[in-house]
Formats: sequence, C-alpha cells, structure tokens
Amino acid sequence: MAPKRKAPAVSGRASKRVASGVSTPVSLDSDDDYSGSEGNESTGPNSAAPAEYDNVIKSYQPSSTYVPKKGKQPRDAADQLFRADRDFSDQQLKPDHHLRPLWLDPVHGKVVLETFSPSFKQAQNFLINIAEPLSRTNNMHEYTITAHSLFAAVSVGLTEQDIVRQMELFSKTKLPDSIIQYVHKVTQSFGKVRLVLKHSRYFIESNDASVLQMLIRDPVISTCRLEESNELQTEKAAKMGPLVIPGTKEAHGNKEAQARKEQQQQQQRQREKDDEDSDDEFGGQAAEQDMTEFLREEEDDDDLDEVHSFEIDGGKIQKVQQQCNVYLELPLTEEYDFRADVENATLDIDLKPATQIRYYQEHALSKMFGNGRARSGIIVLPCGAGKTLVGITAACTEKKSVIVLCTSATSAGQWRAEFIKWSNVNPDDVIIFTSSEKGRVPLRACIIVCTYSMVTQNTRRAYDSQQTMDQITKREWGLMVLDEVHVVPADMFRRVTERIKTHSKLGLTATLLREDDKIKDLNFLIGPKLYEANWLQLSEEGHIARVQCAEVWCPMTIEFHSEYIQAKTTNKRSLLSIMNPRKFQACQFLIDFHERRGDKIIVFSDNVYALKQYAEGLKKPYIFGDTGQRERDLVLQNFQYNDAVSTIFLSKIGDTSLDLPEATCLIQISSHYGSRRQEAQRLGRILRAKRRNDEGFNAFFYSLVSKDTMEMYYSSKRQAFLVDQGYAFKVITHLNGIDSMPNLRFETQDEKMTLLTDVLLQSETAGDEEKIVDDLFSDRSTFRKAGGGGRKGGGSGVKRQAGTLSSLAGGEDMAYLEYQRGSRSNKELAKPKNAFFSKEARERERRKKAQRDMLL
DNA sequence: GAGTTCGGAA
DNA sequence: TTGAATCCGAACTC
Repeated sequence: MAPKRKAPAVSGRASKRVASGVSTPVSLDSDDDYSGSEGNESTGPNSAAPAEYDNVIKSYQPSSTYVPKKGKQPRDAADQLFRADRDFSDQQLKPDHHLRPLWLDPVHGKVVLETFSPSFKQAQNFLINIAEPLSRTNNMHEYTITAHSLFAAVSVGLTEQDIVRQMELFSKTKLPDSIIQYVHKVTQSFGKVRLVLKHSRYFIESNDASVLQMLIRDPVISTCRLEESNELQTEKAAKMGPLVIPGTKEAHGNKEAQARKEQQQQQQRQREKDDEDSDDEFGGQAAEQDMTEFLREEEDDDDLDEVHSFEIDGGKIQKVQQQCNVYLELPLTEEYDFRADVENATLDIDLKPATQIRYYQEHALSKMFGNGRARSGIIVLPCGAGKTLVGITAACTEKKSVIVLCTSATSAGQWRAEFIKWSNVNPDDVIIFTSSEKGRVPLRACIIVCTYSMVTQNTRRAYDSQQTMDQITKREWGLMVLDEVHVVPADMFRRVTERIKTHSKLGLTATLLREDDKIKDLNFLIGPKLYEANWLQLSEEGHIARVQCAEVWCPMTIEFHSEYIQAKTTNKRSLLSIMNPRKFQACQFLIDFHERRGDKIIVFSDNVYALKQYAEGLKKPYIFGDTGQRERDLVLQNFQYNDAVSTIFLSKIGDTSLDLPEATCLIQISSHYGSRRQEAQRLGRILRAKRRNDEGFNAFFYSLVSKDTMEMYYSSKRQAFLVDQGYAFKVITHLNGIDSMPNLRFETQDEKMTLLTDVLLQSETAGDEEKIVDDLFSDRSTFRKAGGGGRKGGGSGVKRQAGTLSSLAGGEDMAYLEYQRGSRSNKELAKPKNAFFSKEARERERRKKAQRDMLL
C-alpha cells in the first residue's frame, strides 16, 4: 500500500468557466455541509440563488458532491492557483497509480493525461471520445469533460457503463462520485430525443413517451408544434443489419488490396499488442477493446421499443434545437435511416474500386455511420488530410442526393473535380451552382455543389438563380456536406440549415475555432463533433508534412521604436512594427537562405502597403485583392513551374482561396491580431507539401515579430491553437550569418531614414488614399469636405464617392461634365472615366509591368 | 469585364 | 473585454 500522497492542484482554462458559477462549492466562512450543487437545496448559502440561475447552474460542470478541503486565506498572487476548489490533495492515489495516466479534477471536469504513461495510447483513444482536447503538449494533454463532449460520446455509441468503467481504469485516484453522477445525469438525458425528417415534415421522436410529454409542456417548444392535441403518434421501430462503408477493408473483396490491408492490419495488431502488454500490468480489460468495435457492438439495441413522436414547424427547427440543447440539456440527435428510405431516389454512386481511404478517415466515418444510420455531426481534419474524400465517401455510403456547400467558387469547382476523380458518379449528375456557373438542377437524384452565399443570398436574386434555388429548397436532400464548417455559425449562414431540408449534415473543418463564441452554436446547428484528428500524429505518419515552427524576434531600430512609442493610433504603430527595417532584413535573409535550399517560399502580409514595399524592395512577385485574375494565374503558374520564381508575396487572399501545393516554407511578416484560426490556416498551406514524403523533409513556418511591440502579444495568442496541437515554437533571437549577408537592404542610416519618413507619411494617410494621390488638385481639404463623407456616409445622391480618389479627383467638375454629356445614372457618373485621373489605373499598369519584368 | 453592393472576418 | 478599420470575395448589373 502506497503512502498517501498529495495529488497536485490543477489549474487553467477550464476553471475559468466556473469562476462565476453559483455551483462551485467553495466557501471560506461556512461549515455547512453541501449536499449538491443544484443550488435550490435549502442547505448552504446557495439556496439564495434566484430562480433564473437555474439554467446557469444546470449547464455547469459535474454536479459536485465532492467537498474540497476547507479554504485558506490567500497569501500571495500564486495562491489563487491553489484555491480550495482546486486543491485535491486529499484524494487517495491508487497503489499502482504510476501505471495509470489520468488526473481527474472532480469539480471542473478537467482531465490531465500523462503522455509518458504506458497506457497513454488507449487512454487517449478513450478521451478523444468523451472529452474536449484543450491542449496537447509534450508531456501532458489536457482535456475537459463537458455536457457536449459526453453527448458526443453517447451519440457515437458509448454507454454510461463504458465511460465510467474506463475512467476508473485510467484514473490515478478513485473515480470521484461527482463525476460518476455527472456522467449518469448527462447520459440519461442525452440521445433520448431525435429530430426526424419524414416526407418533408419534421418530427420530434423518442422511445420514451414521458420525455416527449415533458417537451410538449415546454412553453417554447409548444409554440413550435403543428398539432394541437397532446396525443403522440406511435409506431414500431425498424431494425437493420450491419452496414459497410465503401473504401474500407470490408468493402474490398479484391485480393491485392486485401493483402495490403492485412499487412497493415498486422502492423496495427503488433502495435496494439505492444500497447496491450503494458495494459496487462494492471489488468485492463476494457481498454483492449478498440473503440470501433465498441461501436459495432452497441448497434441496434432499441429495436424492441415503440417510437413516439410529434410534429413541429419546419421553420422553427433552430428554435427547438436551441431550446432542447442549451436550456433543457436534451440535445436532439439527428439520424438518418437512409437504407430504409424509399421515398427519395437512390443516387448511383460508388467509390472507384482502387480508392482506399486512410485509417483515420475510416475512423471518422465509422463514427458517423456507427449504428447503420447517418448521424449529423462535425469531423475535424487538418488541411491536406483528405477532408474532401471523407465527404465523398459519406455520399457513397448514403447514395442519396447530396448538396455540398463551400466558401468560394473555386473550391466548388474542386469539389466537383474530386467527386469525379474518386467516384464512378456520372459527371452530369454533379452540378455546380455559383454565380458564374448556374447548372440546372435535375429532378433525379444528383449532387449539387454551391457556395454558401448563393444559398443565403436574401435580396436581389437573378431570375435563373431564383429558379434553381426553388428547386433546391423544394426537395429533400439525403446529405448536406458543409465545407469549412466554422464559417457556418455566422448569422447569415444559419439560414442554410433553415432553408435546405436535409436528412443528415456533415460538417468538415480543419480548425474548429473562432475568436467569438458562436462556435458552440454548431452543436445544435449541425451536430456534435464526431471526430478530431491529432495533427502531430498525422504528420509523424506522413499523411501531412512535418513542420518546424519558429518565431523570429526582430529588434526595432532606435528611430522606429521612438516613433512607435510616440504613435497615437494603433494603425501607425502596427505599420511601424511591420516596416521595421530589421524585420525586413530578417525576411530578406530567410528568403535567401531557403531559396538556396531549394524551397518554395510564401510570404504573408495582411497589410497591403507593407506587402508592396517588401515585395518590390526584394523584387518578388505578389498578389493581393486587387490583382486581376490573369495576373494571379501568371504569378501562380510561375511559382509552380518556373525555378527562377521561388518566392511570392501574398496578402490574406492566400489564407483561403489559393491552392499552393508547391510551397514548403512560409514567412509571416504581419498578421491580423490574435487570430488563431488564421495562423492555423496558414500553417495548413504547407501541410500538403508535395515533397513531404522525401527523406527527412521538413516544412518551415516563420513568424517575424518586432520586439517590444504589440506584435509579441498577438503572436503568442495566435500560436495558442498550434501549441495546443502539439507544435513547438522555437524562438530565434538572432539569425546566424545575417551580418555577413551581402546586399542586405536598409544597411545605411540613410536608407532607414528614408523608409521611416515613407512609413510615417503612409501611416498618416493610410486608408485615406485620396489625400495623397492627387497632385493635380492641390487644395485637398476643400474637396474632401465637398466629397460628402466617407465610406459609410452619404445618405442621398451619390454614394460612396470617397472610397477611392477617382470618385472625386478633380472633384465635381469631372463628374459634372460627364453628367451633362450622357444620360447615365448618378452612380455611374460619380467616377471619372478618364484613366489619366485614376490613380488606381495608373497603379495597376505600373504593377503589371513590374511583375511581368520580374517573371519573364 | 469593370464597377457596385453587401456581408464576413476577427 | 470590445470596436474600428481594413481587406476580401461573391453576386449582380450594365
């Protein structure tokens, strides 16, 4: 028997959630015993909590029957990390705790996983199912158990017993009652109620009539009902046999694939065996069982029951979902029994025989189709790991009409191409619906690929697109694939789930995060997160590239820094820190270094002015929003095929809309505040590097940061996601060899000063272009006034004139002249047509010429 | 094809 | 923790 040891206090993010919670049983002055956290019991100070707190309380973490040690008075700043509610030192450790990898926080539902533990792998597989990963660093992974994460666990087929049994197995301490009770409470209520689409009508369905009776009485839900009576409809539930997902081992009869598969399986078994061996040390029974087997076994257990239901208004689904999910903690699961569906036509589609999906894709799909039906939910895979193929395989499994939504017209085209590439679908059945390509929607089963905006457009719809839209909203879809699903919660995009009637929804994304809190809406708009891949694991296995991340600290020059200190606006400050000459030099050095290694380099800058300065200063081609399509293609083609062009500069246009499989090195010179998603997305640009399988290949990711500026703060914030994924950022404070580099820009004081004055001038006028442009008309102040406001202003008459100079260069005279001449509308006349006066036209010409010179 | 409008991002 | 300012793409119009 091991002596009683102290369990460490845990602190961190999850605890924040509880900070304001009424339920936290912390009290420094009360000796009352706490019988629970519900807050409406009459013991303890919480009894005073007003009734409206009820929901808040409910949504909190494990209802705690755990009573921590009585608090002590805080003594110093660090003391809050060891507050009474986080001090679990009185928890009894199991004798063989060193073999078990989990630390459980009985109050906040936080879990710390030791990666060096012998049973780390099984514990991780298990935790992925029941908890949200917060952070995965070298030695510790941090998870949190929430209502949603448990909901996801239940929805992929785990039972309360499975969860408790495994937790007990992995935990270093005896499983606290608070957690057992929480799991019980949550699993009892979750997965009980389903949302079902039948004959274009929506029903709330359950095997348990009493739950539905309760819902009918709910004031919000009752208003969403279609029938008046309290009678429920009742019918027998159907039962189905097992299902085979295409592209998996069961699906492949073919010998060769079989052999290959078997070899892989054998390796897999060997790996598992290794893991098991370590298991046996403490007799882990359940851990041996792979999660997918769990899923298969847990199938069809509700076949005996009758199914009860009531109908709700199709337009109020979101309201019902929100009510159930957020307030009643009774999330609606959406499952589509597509094999029993005879109403909707079957789509003739299958994966091409040679197509094999990777193990994690299969894993993800087995979560979706685990019980023979299609569950709605979200699958998280890093860029380049084959999200598209997951979507296509899902479509091939259901074999019903599919609608694919993507963010841009380009990616719509790519989806269509991928469908044709991987499956045997008739190309005529894959229809693109964007503003530039409006296919006709046939009545038969088909695949529609369209942009979100095409579906969500509210006003001014072209006639033919309205026609197509009607076709889409009128019919029932089997599967809706939402690409880049993290964009969906934005209020606009909510409409897609409202407008399109679909039986199942599959969300795909690489980065399930936003800086706002709308991300949690996904839980009821689409469904729970079904699967999330571990980036590091995939890169170790060679599915995506290995990446070295580094943050390069560039000291500010004295002049720049003193200007930075004095700068009044953040705009000026950020420009100064971006244009820091030392940073420019670092950039130049890194480009040179990697070009010589044979890398293809992308340099990102959010700031367009800086982008131009850097690119032109280094004589490299660049692309930003205003760059025309033809020019873009020219630059990209050269980047891809021309060895002389190894570096291109991109504005944030490159974040999403360009496909750049050649890139192997990425340098970031400025970025948008603390956006973790942008950082992750940019990293994603090099994950699909074609050369990733070369021996010892590494991709590189640099962030250039000016020291002693806000950039330092933002940079650390941005990295949070990647660090949580397990990436390590090296800090480089000095680039070896930069001092001896020939032709370094901004070496002389003169050059630096010129740059500084340029930057200062720019920062004063940035975003206000008309001020600097027009040297023909010198009295700026007058015509700016005359211009009638800026971008947002201008109630009547000519709108948005001041957006560019052109609107008012030479002021009203030009416009007036044209007005007189033609009979065009006001709007059109506001801008002078004469290219000579247009700064932008001149600028465009100049740029085109410069780029051509560079490329040819 | 160029320009306008709108909405999103964070 | 919030907001302004900026950039960008899609859809539509002519």
